[in-house]
Amino acid sequence: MKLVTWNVNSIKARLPNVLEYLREANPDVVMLQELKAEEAAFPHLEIGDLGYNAAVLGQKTYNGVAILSKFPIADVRRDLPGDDEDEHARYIEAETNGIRVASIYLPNGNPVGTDKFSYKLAWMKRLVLHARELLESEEPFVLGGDFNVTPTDLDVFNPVGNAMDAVCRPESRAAWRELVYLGLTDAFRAIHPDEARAYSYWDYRAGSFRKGDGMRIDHFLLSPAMADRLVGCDIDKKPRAQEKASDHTPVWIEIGGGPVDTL
DNA sequence: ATGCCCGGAACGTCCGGA
Repeated sequence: MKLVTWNVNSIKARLPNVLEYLREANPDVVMLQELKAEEAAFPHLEIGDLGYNAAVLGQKTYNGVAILSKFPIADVRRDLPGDDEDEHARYIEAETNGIRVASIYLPNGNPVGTDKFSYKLAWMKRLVLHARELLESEEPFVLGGDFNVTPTDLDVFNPVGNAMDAVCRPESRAAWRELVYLGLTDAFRAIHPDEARAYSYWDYRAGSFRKGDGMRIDHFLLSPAMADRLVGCDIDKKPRAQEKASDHTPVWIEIGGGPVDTL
């Protein structure tokens, strides 16, 4: 089965691009981020017509995440545990086709040194705690989304120039490693250990996409059972080259097999 | 050293993005 994560930067502005991509790539499960819309404005009809069920957590103007699936969606949770005061629509999780999947829009955190950066780090700590719970449940799971972290300098076009960016800060990368060291697999790096200039985001400004100056901040993290089933992962740059593109492009994984009967 | 480009809300121009 094929799973995709894509920060669409407004589902309303991007609907034609999203529908075209779903038709062409035909993924089974899709994690969307930055809907920038309340659920009432989510295009349930158009996306349903393509054969997808949808679980949505919307918010006016900012954030917003969704899970689309060609399989039934069950057991939806619409918050990351650990802070009852947090109103941002950044986390949705559900079960589909025997897998627990989460669509994650991790806080950007800029500028560094403000409460936005501490919010990011606190959010990452909550994610580590929740991932630990998921691991203890032994249910196979996939965390997909815009993590707003470049795991290493290999994942950013200009590490020196971006050293003060919250997506490159050592504190952000340390929190990312804390997550990975729980026993999760960065799907892209498992398949492409040394590939340079492989990015999922390019700034709209300064001709960044034309120059290939981007960052890899959209990721799939896999539980051990899912990592065993990983057969492919890549970044699909085509949607970023379109008119009226999002500044992010889809990342996909291919998962082989199904639940294995060990008896 | 700063802004470049977008989308949203709104109709000024700012905020957020990364």
